[in-house]
Amino acid sequence: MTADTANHENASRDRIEQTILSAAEQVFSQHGYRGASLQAIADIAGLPKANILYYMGSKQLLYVRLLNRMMNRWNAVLEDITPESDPAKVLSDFIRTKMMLGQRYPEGSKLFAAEIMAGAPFLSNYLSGELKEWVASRAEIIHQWSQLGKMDDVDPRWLIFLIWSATQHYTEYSAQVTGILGTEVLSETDFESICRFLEHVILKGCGISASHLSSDSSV
Amino acid sequence: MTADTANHENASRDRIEQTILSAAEQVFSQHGYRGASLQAIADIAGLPKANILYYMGSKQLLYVRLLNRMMNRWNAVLEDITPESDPAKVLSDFIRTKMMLGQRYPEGSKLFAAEIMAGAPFLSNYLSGELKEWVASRAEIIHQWSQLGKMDDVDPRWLIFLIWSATQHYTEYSAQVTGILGTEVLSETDFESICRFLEHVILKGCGISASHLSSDSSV
DNA sequence: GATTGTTCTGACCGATCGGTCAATATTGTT
DNA sequence: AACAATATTGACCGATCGGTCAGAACAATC
Repeated sequence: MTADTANHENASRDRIEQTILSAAEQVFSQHGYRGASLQAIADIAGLPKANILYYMGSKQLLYVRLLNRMMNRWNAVLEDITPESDPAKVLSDFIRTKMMLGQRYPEGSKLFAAEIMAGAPFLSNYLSGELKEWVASRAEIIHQWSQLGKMDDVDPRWLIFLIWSATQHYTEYSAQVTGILGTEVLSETDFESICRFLEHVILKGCGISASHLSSDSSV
Repeated sequence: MTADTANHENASRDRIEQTILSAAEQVFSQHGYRGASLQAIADIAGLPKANILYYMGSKQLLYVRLLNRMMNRWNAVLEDITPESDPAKVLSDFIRTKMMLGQRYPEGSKLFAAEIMAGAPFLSNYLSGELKEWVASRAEIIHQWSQLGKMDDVDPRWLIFLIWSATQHYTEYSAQVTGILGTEVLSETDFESICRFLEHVILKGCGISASHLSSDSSV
């Protein structure tokens, strides 16, 4: 095998791997790591079970690969935040981005949630390492906002957790939400209504003036 | 077996059943229905596996029994709410009660969450029946509060979901929260700080005056 | 067309799954 | 003491689990 062989375009392999990853995301997100079976993944992917292992190596490797893929999707969030930023704009972007991520990758979000609920056996280092630093740096800037009088003096960590939880709810509890609303899926109208509600309550609740943003009465 | 034999006090049986239920709650909450094994439950309970089945009948019966037990614990919440109630008091009681329920029954809460994430196979009737009515009746009263000028005209359903999600977060994502905070468990101080933060943001965000409640600046 | 390397998969492995059952031990009643 | 009812559990069942492997099928190079 030459060096060229290693990184040459192999569209077929990529396509199959994506099929497997997609199928695995469905099964893992519904039943967690222990509850998922390679046979179920193979059935959804339309491949023999042995083929899953040929491409992914093992159940565990497949699982951590899914976790990493999901974590990369969250990297861009709240990247360019500074003490000079407008809290209203930053937080409402944060809320909308988080809502959209949940809508775009519902299985990935649930997969992550299941991992945390199981005690984060594969992610404990990430949580107390990278993610802890991520929160600490953002919390520091939010704290500066309050000292500059841009918002109330709330604990930034609780604020971050609030936005996380409030937005994640609509993907992880989608079965409960749709059951209560009496619809199959969340409509575009409901989605927009929820975004406006969360922006209204959280911004106003933190004493942030809505700046230039449209502040309808229909929240 | 006489009628008396059926309902006579059997403390031994009750004690064993509670041991099993408690062990099962741990395992199901961590790994979901599919991922939980009767052997793991038996090991934690300190009983042979066959004994679990003798008392509980089957894995499924044991599971639905746990679900029902958890649902009963939530029955008292927001019972005595009327259009004349004080929104500040009712909502802040709601927040605190919900936070305390999560602290008191962390395994039960996670069990419930896992069931919803799996698509609520055993609870779909409950969600679109009892719970839907529960939300509808409370939403109606909250709506009347807004019409009486007691609060902003927000969608009561989103408000209920917000309080649910924000409070549940600290039990279901406890591994993430403690990982980020760098502590083993949530301290009493943090717990109180979170309650005050949520009361502050949600009440203020909904345009509810804090009435008689203490409104510290240290939120 | 022969050779080589990669892809694919049916058959199989030991371990574990939920559940059954017969045999035994324990308890309650008279 | 004798009997009946209940409690307990090791042994076992077929099914499924994650994973291995030999060999068939396929593609690329010479």
